[in-house]
Amino acid sequence: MKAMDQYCELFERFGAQGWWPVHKGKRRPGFDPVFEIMVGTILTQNTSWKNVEKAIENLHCEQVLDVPSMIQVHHAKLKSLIKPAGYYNQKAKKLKILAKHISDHYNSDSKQVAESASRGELLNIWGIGPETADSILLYAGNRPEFVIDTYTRRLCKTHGIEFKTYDEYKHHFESQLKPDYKLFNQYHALIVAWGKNQ
DNA sequence: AGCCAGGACTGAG
DNA sequence: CTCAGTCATGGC
Repeated sequence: MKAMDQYCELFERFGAQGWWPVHKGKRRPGFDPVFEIMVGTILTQNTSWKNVEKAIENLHCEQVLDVPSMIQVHHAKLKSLIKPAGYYNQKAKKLKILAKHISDHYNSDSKQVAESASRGELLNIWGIGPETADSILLYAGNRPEFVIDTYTRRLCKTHGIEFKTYDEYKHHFESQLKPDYKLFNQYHALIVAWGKNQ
């Protein structure tokens, strides 16, 4: 089955999904919408989005959703704020490391990272694997990197398609589609919608 | 009452 | 390099 046909079929069933970037009525001084997306991609690792929303809301209330604040906030406090998202020991560490990287190499300009960092650079940051790297590039940077997750593999399998590595799945989709970040954005979200519907 | 969610790292072998 | 074990909360 051709990828574009599958996309149309999924869109017909589930409609537009409204993933990132969306920020309605959340503007505080110093709020960094691009950094919030990056934070979301880490918090949602193997975790339901509903739990992540609670954690992000906590970070909003304490105004920790920008790079300098993330660096300054006490480690223990950060853990307590993100606790609803689970794995809070690991994830607090990941958020700190990511913020420090953006501070050290991009003068705390998260937008600059999302728009110009290479995939390999992100993969070298502790806590960022292939799916999180692609999610950051696609959803925070509006760059056409196709995101693969467990649902994607499951969906492929139902069509008799199976690969071994993440990059093979990624190539399977990217080789069939024009590099359109809006398309990749919707497609991945639609695959997740399909997965939840199973 | 389990099972699993919008994964990634670590340590064996 | 492959792969089980580990991390942790909340919803269903």
